[in-house]
Amino acid sequence: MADDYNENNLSATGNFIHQYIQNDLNGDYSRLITRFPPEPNGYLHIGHAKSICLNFGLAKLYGGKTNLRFDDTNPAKEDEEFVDSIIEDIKWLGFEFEDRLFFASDYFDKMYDCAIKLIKMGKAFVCELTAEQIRDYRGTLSQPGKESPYRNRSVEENLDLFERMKNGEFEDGSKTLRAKIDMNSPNINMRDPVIYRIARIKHHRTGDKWCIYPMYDYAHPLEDAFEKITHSICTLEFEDHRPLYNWFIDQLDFEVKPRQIEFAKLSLSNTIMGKRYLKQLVEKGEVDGWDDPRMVSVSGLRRRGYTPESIRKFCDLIGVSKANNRVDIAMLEYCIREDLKTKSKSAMCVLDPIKLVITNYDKDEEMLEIESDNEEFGARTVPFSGELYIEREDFSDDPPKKYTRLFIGNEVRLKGAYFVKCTDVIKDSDGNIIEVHCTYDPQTKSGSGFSERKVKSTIHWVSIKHAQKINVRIFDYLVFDDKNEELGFRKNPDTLKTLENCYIEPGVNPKLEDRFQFIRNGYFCLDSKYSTADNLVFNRIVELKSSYKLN
RNA sequence: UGGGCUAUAGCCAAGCGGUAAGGCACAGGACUUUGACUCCUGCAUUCCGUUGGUUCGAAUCCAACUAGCCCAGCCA
Repeated sequence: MADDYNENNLSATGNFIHQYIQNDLNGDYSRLITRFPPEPNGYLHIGHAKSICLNFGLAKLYGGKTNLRFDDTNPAKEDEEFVDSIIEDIKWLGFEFEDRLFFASDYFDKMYDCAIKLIKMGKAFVCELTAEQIRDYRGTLSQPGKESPYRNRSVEENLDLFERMKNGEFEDGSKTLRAKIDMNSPNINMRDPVIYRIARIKHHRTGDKWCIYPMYDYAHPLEDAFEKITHSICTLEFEDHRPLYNWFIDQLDFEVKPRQIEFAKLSLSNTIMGKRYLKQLVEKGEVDGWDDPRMVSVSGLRRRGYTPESIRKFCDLIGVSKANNRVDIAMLEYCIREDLKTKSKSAMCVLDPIKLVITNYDKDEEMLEIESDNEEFGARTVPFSGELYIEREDFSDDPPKKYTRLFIGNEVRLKGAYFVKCTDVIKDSDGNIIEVHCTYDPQTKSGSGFSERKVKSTIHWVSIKHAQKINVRIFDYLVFDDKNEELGFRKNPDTLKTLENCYIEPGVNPKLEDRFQFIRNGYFCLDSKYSTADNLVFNRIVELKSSYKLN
């Protein structure tokens, strides 16, 4: 086992999986093959990322391999757009599948052959019950089912009928191929499950070649066996399917018998996560697309400014178990904060400007060297002048008790510049603050070593003459309207707020991937979808730690 | 009312018969050219879902309960 693998330290959790792997493989870990098998019917979200990190992480840890396999057995829901996006997202997350890219649809012929084999063994039959009848015959959770009248056809008849199903002689839905197992099983999945249905739907890869398509329960174990997957890791709701999974593997007698292992899927507090719901939001036009930064889709998180490292770190942190969970979204935010604090440049940006006039400043302007908060980025030069914008909340007309920022008579430091003392405030006829006046003390220049007196606060600023005007978009994760969960989603304008009167220090030159810490305002990322040369739009990735509250 | 699974702090989660790791969140303190960052401290004083039992010893083993999740698609 590779012990240099420390980024995703999976050995700390998910021990039940490690135990299976270690017992099954008997030390020969290079045999380990896992797989990530999405159905291409939507974009990936953070929950898929958990599965991706688990499967690829395990293979990396043990020196095995991971296949990417599209489980495209139901053309009614699937589309090429989704396979492209899924591939892009997996690569972006930092995982490599090299040439191990597969499609369930590539196995349709082999699966068909296996079905013939089952029929010949007397383990499958063509059923003519309608969907409703099948449901009736299936029984209920507490009552056994009854056998289909078509269950005991001869092998020859079944072979003939199945071939004619394949050849398109029967209408959609008129017949199915079913496994012959046990209608009395307490496990409903074992009550003669349908394994092929007739559906004349064009498949995004096989076109019109097939009019019968295999069902998941049949297809999945075969796909795993064909690829010699050793450990097929899926979510908890498939636990009941495991006996059926094993049944197909045993009947068809594959050389490598994959083991299905289940774990609890991710659930996140305070946001919408299910693919089904995200899809609905996209289709209803409630959001900007699959990459809307308010959503926890991988592409949404990417556009919001999350890094792949932060998502991997998150998947690491939350662990893997079989207990239903609801992870606090604060954990996700912690991960991106943690990652960005070492990677992002800082810049002063005033989101809600108010004018500050330094009445005794007699120069036109000067250039100041400002050390970056993150010393790796060194110092930058920022223009300073007698007319600045400061954050509206950094001045108080009526300061509350512990207020240490600007109010008449109080002195603060302008970050990287001078001490200023507030002398006056100008209001319009309605009493709105128009500008704040102050004087500065030249000997307090930053870096001068001045230490005769101290101030309690430092505030950020930009020079009005030099600042760049930008738009800033502030998001919340989309949340359910609790009262209205059935009908859809809260269309809450608060989840997206655009501030159009923000000013950032000049010299900040956001390129596509650039992420900044706007001093005291959190971490931001340029939204390349909406930014142009003269209209810079920043998305707020995450706020500073919640305990960082001013007021 | 059938079957499967789960239960350790506000949230994740280790623990596998020897006396409750870690992280998030939170609280307090130190530091600070932004109340951030960083650093310290505190956070299940044998109620580890409950109740019994086995044992010198139980979160770990046994029994019975309780609660929650999943399953009756020709979805995956």
